[in-house]
Amino acid sequence: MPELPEVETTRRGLEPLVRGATIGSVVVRNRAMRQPVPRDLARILTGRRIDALERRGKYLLFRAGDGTLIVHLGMSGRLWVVTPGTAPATHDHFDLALDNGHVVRLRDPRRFGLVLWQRGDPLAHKLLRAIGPEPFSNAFNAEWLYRETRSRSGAIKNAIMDSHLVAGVGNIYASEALFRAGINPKLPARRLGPARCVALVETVRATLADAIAAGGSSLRDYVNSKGEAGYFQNNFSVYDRAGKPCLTCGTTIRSLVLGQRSTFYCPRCQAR
DNA sequence: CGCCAGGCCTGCACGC
DNA sequence: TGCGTGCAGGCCTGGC
Repeated sequence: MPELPEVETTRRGLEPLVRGATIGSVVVRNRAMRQPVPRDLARILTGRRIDALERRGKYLLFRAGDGTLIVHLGMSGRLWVVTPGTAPATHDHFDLALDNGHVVRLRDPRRFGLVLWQRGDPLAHKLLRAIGPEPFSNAFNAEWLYRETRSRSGAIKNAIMDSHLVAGVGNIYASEALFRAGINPKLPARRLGPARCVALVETVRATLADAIAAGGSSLRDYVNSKGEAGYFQNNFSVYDRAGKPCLTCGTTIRSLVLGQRSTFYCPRCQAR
């Protein structure tokens, strides 16, 4: 469910509740995530202080002394805070009980998410090492996008969803950013000129920033760390709007499949 | 019942 | 040969 804005919304909600707290106990109810949850995670975490909650791409990083608890929410994950004693529901796989009275709980029905422990620098972990620039960093710029797309014959939408090119852009925001830039999602990436690279960097950032400001998008049951729904889904220009009129020109929004993912665009505003 | 869903890794085929 | 790229498959459950 979560793309970068939803993960960032979660991080911002949780950070003040967990920073500086000490982990009192850990409950793992189901270790079978995308990778198995480490068997000795409770032993490792208990008694540790959470120094900071950071984000890299769609990964949440609980910095704790000489290591980091890495959490990825996959397709259906949600991380929020409950009060001690709150009965776990089905798919509540993981709890972190803090000494400040908060219990951080992970729910992930599809279990495409991850819970990992990394000693030392978390960015050295194999899964994080290869991730491309953060979309709001200077490293993600038009020159980078231009260079990185020269050898790619595949669709531009697939390119910007590649976490090695830019971190955090998922299926929804890829369609939205391309709409804002007036770029057809099927356009071969290598055919994107310098000017359109400038435009796309700008709209990727603006789309993600607007979604974060709205508290993320609430598709299905996505809620933030306080259980509140985001409302960016009300601001979608094209995502999930096939058959409806383009809000800019009135042309019927179309959908197609690119890279096995549903894609939405306006055939007039994004003619090429 | 079948189909679809917000992620992303792996393995394979292919071309330079 | 080695590397980058492109694609399919797989991991799971829930909702329509």
